[in-house]
Amino acid sequence: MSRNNAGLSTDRIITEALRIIDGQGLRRLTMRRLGDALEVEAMAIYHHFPLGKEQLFDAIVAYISDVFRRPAGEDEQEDPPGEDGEEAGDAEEAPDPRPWDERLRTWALDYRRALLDHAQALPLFIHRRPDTEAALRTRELHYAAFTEAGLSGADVVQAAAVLDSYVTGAVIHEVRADGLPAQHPAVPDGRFPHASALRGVELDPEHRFTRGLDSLLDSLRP
Amino acid sequence: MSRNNAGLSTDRIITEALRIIDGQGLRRLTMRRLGDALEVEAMAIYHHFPLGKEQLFDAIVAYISDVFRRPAGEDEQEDPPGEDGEEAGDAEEAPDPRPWDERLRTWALDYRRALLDHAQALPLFIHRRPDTEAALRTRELHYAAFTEAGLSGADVVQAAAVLDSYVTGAVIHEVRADGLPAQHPAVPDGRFPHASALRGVELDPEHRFTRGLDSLLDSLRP
DNA sequence: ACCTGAACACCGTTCAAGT
DNA sequence: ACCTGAACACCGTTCAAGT
Repeated sequence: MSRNNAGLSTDRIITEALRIIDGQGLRRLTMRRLGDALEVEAMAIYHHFPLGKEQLFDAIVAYISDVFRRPAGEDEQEDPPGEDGEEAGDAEEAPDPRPWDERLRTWALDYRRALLDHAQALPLFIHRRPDTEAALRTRELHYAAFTEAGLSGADVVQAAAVLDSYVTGAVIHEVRADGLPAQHPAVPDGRFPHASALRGVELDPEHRFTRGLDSLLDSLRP
Repeated sequence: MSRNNAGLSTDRIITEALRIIDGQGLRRLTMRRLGDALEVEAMAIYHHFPLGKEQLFDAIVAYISDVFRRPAGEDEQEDPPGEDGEEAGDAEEAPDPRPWDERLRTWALDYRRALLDHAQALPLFIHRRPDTEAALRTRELHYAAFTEAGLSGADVVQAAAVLDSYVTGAVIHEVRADGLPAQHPAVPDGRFPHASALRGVELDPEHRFTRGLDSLLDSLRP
């Protein structure tokens, strides 16, 4: 009856936790419910995340942020740093041949999609540092692109910060507009002539996003 | 001993809740602790926020978002809608005579400051609609400014969305960079030449913010 | 190594009761 | 109207124990 190896793994725990978050909301992710979903006692999770829920949250943010995740099935283990730079089967990453702005556009759309797909997890991002390896790959992509664009030094860092800010902010702007209105939403009246006149003007969110992105990339050119 | 009027008010509750959030973090704001801080039983709070903690969170977000809050002491009561448009003492708002871009710059800096001052409360913003009266005032300010800049129709709405996205995102970018690093932060190595080369390049956050803001406002001009 | 079961110190919220 | 006190159904996490 009582199995003592339920095939639990950090990956399975993260995936299941994310399913609960996406389906029921962040507040309904509890260790006990997660245990139920994994068909395991809640306390079993602590064997894989000894630091508890906070560590699980860290892993969830890292998981979502890893937009360029390799397909499931590959090993997630960190391999010990070897003298030789290459591991067998660890294929050399083919450099993206497209111009810098197209690469950034693709990244922005992919990242936006990843955040929107897990919008319920967004509150977890705010107070977690982006110092995972996935974040590092993103930074490298940004810096390489803006360097190719003709920027250098602090201007590159600045441009990357603006781009990242825009994408994050645009997703939040989009998410905040969804959801059910407050019990007594304020409605524009005569005191707010511009807001009244433009009430109901709505653009397709993705179109709005890419338009804003384009004008922003233009402004970041040297 | 047992008083039955402790002078509780929504404003006092919100202020005290915010003090706990700012000082100890969002997760440590509990009804019981908040009751203690107010020198009242936790259940007394429910008399002022019948819908419980979620309603309190709504009020906290509205409070922080109200950057142009009138000084404390004035009545917060909603007065019944009167036939006459003006109340005695409800001074007509003097229109800001400065050009549109300066008005937007001031707004952006004020809003950034308000968010940074209560960074611990930021997770509460993500899933709450900006349909308070304070949000409406902000929208009016944005729309009026971008109209004055020469935009019209959907372009105005688009520009306001981009501006709001940037400010929110920039604050989050700034907040995420603070805080203590993860237990095993990823460090750029040979695989990330640009990230390695630009490591340690840091700009003053406010300067970075205004620089990004300026280039963004430039790009939003017609 | 991996999981269970009981226990502890908390939570948010309801409800009847006090003044 | 405004607040209290007890109670209920949960939480996260610990610890010793099982296999």
